[in-house]
Amino acid sequence: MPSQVKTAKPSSDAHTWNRLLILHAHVEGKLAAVLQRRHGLGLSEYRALGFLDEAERSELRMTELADRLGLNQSSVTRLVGRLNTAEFTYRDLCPDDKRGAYTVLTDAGRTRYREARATYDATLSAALDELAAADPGHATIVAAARSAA
Amino acid sequence: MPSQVKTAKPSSDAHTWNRLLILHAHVEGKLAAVLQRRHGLGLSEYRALGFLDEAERSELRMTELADRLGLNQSSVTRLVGRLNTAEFTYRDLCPDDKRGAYTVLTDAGRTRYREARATYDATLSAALDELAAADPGHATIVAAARSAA
DNA sequence: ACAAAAAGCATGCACGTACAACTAAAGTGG
DNA sequence: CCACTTTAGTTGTACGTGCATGCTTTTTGT
Repeated sequence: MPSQVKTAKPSSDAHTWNRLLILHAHVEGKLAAVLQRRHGLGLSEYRALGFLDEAERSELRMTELADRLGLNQSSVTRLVGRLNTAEFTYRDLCPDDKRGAYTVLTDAGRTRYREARATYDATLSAALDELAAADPGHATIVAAARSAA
Repeated sequence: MPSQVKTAKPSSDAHTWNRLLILHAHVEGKLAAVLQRRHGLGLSEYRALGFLDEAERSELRMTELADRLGLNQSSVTRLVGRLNTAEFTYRDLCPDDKRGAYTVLTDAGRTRYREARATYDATLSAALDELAAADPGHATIVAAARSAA
């Protein structure tokens, strides 16, 4: 008789999602801390540089960045503002679309990114290892995430 | 010859982690939107109510909440402040430890939580279904997350 | 028993993000 | 062509969170 007792438990999905949230918070926290401390980069800044590095001609439009980062457009305006101030990127106007603005990676930006990437990758896999070892519940998710390459 | 070409790709872990970030952002975004719109609850507030509902005597200490929510302790002070103002919880002092403070769920809080939970659970599984259907890469993670119950 | 260290919580402050409103430049239909 | 709608991006504002700090109470070590 699976009915409602005094304190109903959350659905199974919800319960597992909570686990993923903990995992997410833990890993992102470590990544953010180490990137900030060792390279002076925020998480979104690091990732923005990464997307720019991958992109053709090392440039992307605001909307592109917003989509890939999963951020609001206005957030990206300010994010790119910070990157420009740090001279990791510069702003380039679109010739064919006068509304548009490209954000272009500078050499300094690329260099900083590649320095940081080693740290990032190492920290990430270490954090995943650690979580997988600490809790079999996490291990399942971690394993799946890793095999989803 | 797998050496470094002009634009090196991020590690496999990093690449897959990006996927999980997209998944996370997407799901959390939907949950946050629907909870705010239909129940006037933020995501952390909802989850705090949930943990309180599960807890013995429907009360938890600040640190407990912080741990379970994956939030900073000072964030929880303010979070609980909001809950108290809304009268979903009230503050109760610890008899045996004069430093401690319990946050106790009120009937109104429990009611609001249980109303919201239906919405939350439905939205969550819908969002997971949608993502799994849209992209097999996500599907792998979603399936694992779900089986990790 | 007492000084020193640690734990629990609150407060000041700064930062990153979201939302809404706005400007400007394209696209679209009559 | 000209109004209308849509798209790209920026700015004002508010909110939630983290970090550093401070205060009180408990624990620890000698």
